[in-house]
Amino acid sequence: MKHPTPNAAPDAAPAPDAKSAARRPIPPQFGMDQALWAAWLYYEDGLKQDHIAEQMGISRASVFNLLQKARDEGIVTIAIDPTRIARADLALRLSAATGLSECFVLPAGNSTASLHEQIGHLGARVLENRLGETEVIGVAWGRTVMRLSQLLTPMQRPNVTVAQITGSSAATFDFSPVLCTSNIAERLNARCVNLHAPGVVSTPAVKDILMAEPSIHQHFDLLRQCTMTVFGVTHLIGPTLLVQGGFMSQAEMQVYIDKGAIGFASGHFFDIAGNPVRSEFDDRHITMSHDELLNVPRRICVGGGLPKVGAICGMLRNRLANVLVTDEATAHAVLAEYAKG
Amino acid sequence: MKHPTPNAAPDAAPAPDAKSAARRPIPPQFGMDQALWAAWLYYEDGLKQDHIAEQMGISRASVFNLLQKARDEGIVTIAIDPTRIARADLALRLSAATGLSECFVLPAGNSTASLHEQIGHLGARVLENRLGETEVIGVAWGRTVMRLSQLLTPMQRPNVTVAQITGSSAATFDFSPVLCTSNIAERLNARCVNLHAPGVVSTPAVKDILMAEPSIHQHFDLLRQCTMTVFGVTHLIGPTLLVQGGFMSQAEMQVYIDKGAIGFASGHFFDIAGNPVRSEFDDRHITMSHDELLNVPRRICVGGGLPKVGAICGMLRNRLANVLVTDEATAHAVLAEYAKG
DNA sequence: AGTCATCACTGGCACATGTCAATGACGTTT
DNA sequence: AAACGTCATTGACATGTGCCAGTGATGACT
Repeated sequence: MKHPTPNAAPDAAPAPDAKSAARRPIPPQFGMDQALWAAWLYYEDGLKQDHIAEQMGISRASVFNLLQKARDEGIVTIAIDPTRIARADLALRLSAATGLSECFVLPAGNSTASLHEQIGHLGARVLENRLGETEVIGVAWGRTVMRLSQLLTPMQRPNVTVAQITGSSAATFDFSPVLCTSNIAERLNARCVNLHAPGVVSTPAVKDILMAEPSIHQHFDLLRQCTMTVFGVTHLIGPTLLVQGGFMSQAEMQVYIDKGAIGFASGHFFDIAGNPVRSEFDDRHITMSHDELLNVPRRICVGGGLPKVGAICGMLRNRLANVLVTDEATAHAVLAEYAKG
Repeated sequence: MKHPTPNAAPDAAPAPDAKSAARRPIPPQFGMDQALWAAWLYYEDGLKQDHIAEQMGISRASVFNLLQKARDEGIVTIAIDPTRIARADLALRLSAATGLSECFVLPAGNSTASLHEQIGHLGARVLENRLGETEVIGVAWGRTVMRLSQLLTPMQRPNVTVAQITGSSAATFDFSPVLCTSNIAERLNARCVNLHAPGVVSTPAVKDILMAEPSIHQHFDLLRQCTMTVFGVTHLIGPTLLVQGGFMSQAEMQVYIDKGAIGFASGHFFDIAGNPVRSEFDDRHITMSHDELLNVPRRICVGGGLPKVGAICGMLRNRLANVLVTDEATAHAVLAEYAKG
């Protein structure tokens, strides 16, 4: 009889309601969200939920719900300064050895969550922290990137553009380029620009035709303005997702492997020494070019797991990333690999 | 026998310590601050303090202490998105009426804290949120600015410069220009540039000489690069702090009042219509010029209280501020004043 | 060497918070 | 118009947190 929004019209407003004692002595009509008010009183004024409930004329449980809503919606942000994590000496040593400009290493907690989950989590924090008012973010795809997108704190970034780096795969991943991109844009309340083209086409000629298409061409113009890219990294050993997911055939993959490729990231293959590995597949793959990628100032790679160590080393030597988010075990292994040669 | 830092050398390391059950199964040696680790597990992984204590091999109370340290030191930041507060319709209407680019209105809680305290608090949040990696912040002085400086969250901003807008007053305020400036710089871990000159000198000639002095000249060159200014606002009615604090004499003040001045902010007087009010005092006052101030992109004024309403209106019309942080009652009053004429 | 001050850590209690099933209002369907 | 589903809200209970005084270790001073 008091709560259902401040439109107190229905119940005779001036009615000297029985136990009205402390009932909304200040019917706030705050013009602002109740959750915001509660959050302010709780987090900034340090009041207890009891007091807030009393002041707002609602139950304490409702205050709790409002606070939770405030956290969920990003009205209140609880953030750990990721630069502190980078400072951890492991990260520092890794940066020094590889030439990364920044490196974030996940503490080796006993967390039960999957590695993708955990690295995506840390990656989300890093992305948020590195995010300016105005950005153009190029997004590739992958399981970790997908988790990252889901773990971003909702925020208002109307001047940020999130663009898809690579064509939409025909395959049905649950972490497709389209999903990764739109998820991130949604969380940031940013402009979402999908690439309305297949990821791989049948002949180079088709690629040429598509690339000449104004709408596609325009998209790649946008990509050249990227201020950051976000992507995962894949190794090629065993039954990889690239083949399993239907992104490419085993035969196509084998060509790269035969040429010495060890990994794949943001649309390009490379060997363990960091040299690009190319094949005719590249001429049919619709994605941002290698040179263009290297022109992006901040290139964030999220990924870890021991099988990926070789791929990560190759990618780092290839310079595709200058920011790496990974886990402790992988960081150690990469460091060892670099020490080796 | 376990806690005093991880240099576990003293107690025979391999000793099969009696109740060693869960004793630091992972003596982390994290290379990183324990507080950081605890904060990560608590705020990001959502573990309970009990679990964390177990994992880290310390008592729960210590975990609590670590978390508090993490909050105190700014490792963990809990922030309310101030843009939401700006969105509150009162703030919106005020922005629309006055031409402010942003406006933040303090919720009218029943807080017992002083108005300076509360507005300083909100101002601190606004400043933090608007702070880029690289800034030059010009700081004036006042009680509210002082509170703001004390309520800033500690953070690392090595590329920020905090510069004093106005000469150091001979008077002994507990909120002098020097203190306001150095406090803010300290909190931000930014470069602090004080103005080593008196605020008011005896004759215009002395001012001219000082202004020609290389070190002073250089300071004003720096001030011209300000990306934001932070200041309070004073009314001139009754025994004002300007006179009481010994900043200027009652006679000097009276000249301004006789000319119609109603307020004073960031070193300049103005009337209720927003016209600058000048006197010979200005020629002896060592401070950033009015024109230079108006060239600063973001000009944040913190202040409220009904006696200041006239002064705030004048200041807004004078354009000295384009961002205002105030309380609800004052906001209403200012809005009413604008509606009037 | 002995004494004292300081500091970090902890046990345990009082209190604050998180959770959940029950409640009642409202809108929708038959 | 009655029956139903949905949703926000709540009271009461189970946990988790905040705090303080007590303890032992360390280092400084006499």
